[in-house]
Amino acid sequence: MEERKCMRIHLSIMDTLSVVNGKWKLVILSVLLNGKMRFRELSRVTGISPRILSKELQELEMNELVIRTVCDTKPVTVEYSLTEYSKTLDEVIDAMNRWGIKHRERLTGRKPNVKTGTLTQLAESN
Amino acid sequence: MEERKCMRIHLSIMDTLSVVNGKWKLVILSVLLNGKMRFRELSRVTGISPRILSKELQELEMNELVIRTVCDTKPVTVEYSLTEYSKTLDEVIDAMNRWGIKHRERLTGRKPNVKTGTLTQLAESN
DNA sequence: CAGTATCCAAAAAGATACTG
DNA sequence: CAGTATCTTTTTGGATACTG
Repeated sequence: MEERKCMRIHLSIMDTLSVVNGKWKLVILSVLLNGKMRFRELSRVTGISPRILSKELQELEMNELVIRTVCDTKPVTVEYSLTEYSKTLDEVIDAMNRWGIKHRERLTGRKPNVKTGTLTQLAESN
Repeated sequence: MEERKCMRIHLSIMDTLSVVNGKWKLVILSVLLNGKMRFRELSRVTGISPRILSKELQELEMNELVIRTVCDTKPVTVEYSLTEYSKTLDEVIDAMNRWGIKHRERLTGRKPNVKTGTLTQLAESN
C-alpha cells in the first residue's frame, strides 16, 4: 500500500512531465500569460529558433494548452494565446516561478536581475 | 516595462528548469518524499538504470536537494534522503502531482489507476 | 550493494536557407 | 510573416558488464 501511494505520485509527476517537459514548453506558456503573441515575436522574446518553436507550439496545441489564430491581415499573421484549460497549469507555473526567484536569490545573495546570466553559468563560475 | 516583467517570469522558470528539468529529477524527489531510500531500491522503484540514477543523484546533491549517507553495514549501503532545502520544492511537486492526476482524469474519464500505462501511450492509442 | 565504464540509440535542440 | 526542410550537433537516456 505504501508502495502504491508512492507509485501513484510518481506516475502523476511523469504524466505532467509528459506534457510540459523539455526546455521550452513552460517558458512559452509563461510568456503567453502576458497575453497573445505572434509567432515571430514569441521566437524573439524566448530565443527559440523557428523550427523548435513551431514544434513546441504544435504539441501545446495538441494538448489544448494554446490556441492558434490566423489573422486576416496582409501578409497573414498568426497569434498564439492560452486556452481556458491552460489556466489549470497556473499553480505549476506560479510555483516554478516563485521557486526560481528564491533559488536565484539563494545563489546570488541578491535580488534577481534580468541582466544576470543563467544559473548554470553562475553555478559553473563558483 | 511590460517586457521586463515578461523576461523575469520566463527567466525564473528557466532557472527552476535548470535544476529540476529532465525526465527523472522530480520523480526521484517525489519518491524520496516517502522517506529515505537506498540506491538499488530507488532504481527498482523508479525504473531508472544505475548509470542515470547515479548521475541524477549527484546533480541533486550538488544542488543541495538530496543527502547521501553511507551506512556502516556489511556490505556498505547508501541511503538517499531529502534535505531541508528540498522542502522548498514541495509546492512545485504538489502542483505537478495534482495537475497530473487531473489531466489523466480528463483524458481517461476515470480515476487514475496504477495499472494503466503512460499518458503518451494513451494519447497515441486515440 | 553501490556505483562506474563502455558502448550505443534516440531525442532534443540549433543554424540556416528556403517557400507561400 | 509564419513556418518547413535540411543538415548537424548536443544532450539525454538506456543496456550491460564490471569493480570494490
